[in-house]
Amino acid sequence: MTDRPFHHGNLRAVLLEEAEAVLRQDGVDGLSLRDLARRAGVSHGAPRSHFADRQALLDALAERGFARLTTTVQRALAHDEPLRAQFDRVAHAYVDFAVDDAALMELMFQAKTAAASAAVGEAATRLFGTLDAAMGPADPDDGTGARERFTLLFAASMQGIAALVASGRVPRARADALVDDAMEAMLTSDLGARAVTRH
Amino acid sequence: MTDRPFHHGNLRAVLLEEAEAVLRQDGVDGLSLRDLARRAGVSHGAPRSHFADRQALLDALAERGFARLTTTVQRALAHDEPLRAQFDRVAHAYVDFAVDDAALMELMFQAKTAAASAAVGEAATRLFGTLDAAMGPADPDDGTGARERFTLLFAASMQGIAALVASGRVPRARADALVDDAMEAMLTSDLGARAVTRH
DNA sequence: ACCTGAACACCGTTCAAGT
DNA sequence: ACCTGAACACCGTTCAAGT
Repeated sequence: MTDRPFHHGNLRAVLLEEAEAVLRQDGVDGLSLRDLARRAGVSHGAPRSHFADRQALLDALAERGFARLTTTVQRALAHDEPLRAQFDRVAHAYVDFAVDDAALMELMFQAKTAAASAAVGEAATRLFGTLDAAMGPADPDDGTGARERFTLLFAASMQGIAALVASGRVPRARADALVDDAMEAMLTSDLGARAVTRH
Repeated sequence: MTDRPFHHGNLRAVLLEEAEAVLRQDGVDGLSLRDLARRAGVSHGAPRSHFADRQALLDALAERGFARLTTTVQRALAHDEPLRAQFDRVAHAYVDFAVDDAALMELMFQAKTAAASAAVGEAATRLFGTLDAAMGPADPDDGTGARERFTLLFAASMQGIAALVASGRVPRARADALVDDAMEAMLTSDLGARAVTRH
């Protein structure tokens, strides 16, 4: 009791870590500032020094989520493999992330969060940029925006598969096959051929 | 004040309608049983007679959402058009629904809701069944489950596009083109050719 | 069967005060 | 700069009581 210093020194980081654990277990509804303060052993007003309100904490969680997903995707791209294998790897990593951290993923792609925080928006942009880079250098002669359209299509497909699986509407066992079907359709399409310049 | 009958007579329906309006304006977080009771002019305990708890109301909203989306899709299919035009129509209707009622859509595809209510699950199954029927009679000789896989791919694509647009990560103006790209890729794929038997 | 109203525990947020 | 603790308004849920 008395040996705890007045200044926690680490409170912000501890709150975020505890919040991520709670998020995984009980979802966003289970997330309470007062409960987090209790877990960290500080008074209920203490979090206010690090997060203006509950939404600010949620924004910070979403931002960290985008950062973590981005490094996950980057790691998946770091393997020296044929292009198709890399796409598959990225797609599966993306879906796994979304299923394992479903509540966090919801937070990341909520209209409310998107509108509120610029930092979250930038973190999201970095993720999409990473996906874009996976396709190799852009073809400057293409006037149809094939590259950008393909990135969106890729992101949308994974997002949709992740949503259906995370929500339980599609069994997790079918996720991998669904990802493969989506990759096959996208990569063999005209748009895919025009967008992907790396071979 | 005194001319209001003791039995509201219509309370359940009124609560649901008010809830849908609040959902559209303020999202799930703005939804409070006490506030709904106030809007309906009843005491704060009254909703309990119709919904066991807050989650039960949310489940009922999700169920109604699936029902409404199903009829929307059915209406889109009722036009006498070439197959491709029908698919486009369904896809755009689906995405429009998801964008206009983003908060409701989140409710419909939340892990929590899916686990909780069987009625919601059945409503979701009816929606997927409607999508399936749009493809014409299934080919009994196909042993790869192409039909079911295509339905999932179709649903996942629309779900993903809707999620990206509703969250604001993709501007709404790009939604239509994105839907077209997705339709084109899916329908021209091998899987699409095997799954769709109606011509 | 449906609704009222008091009661309880919990929460987010504010703010003066402490270190 | 960071944290405490009281205060306030709000909420979900429970439940005895009324009609």
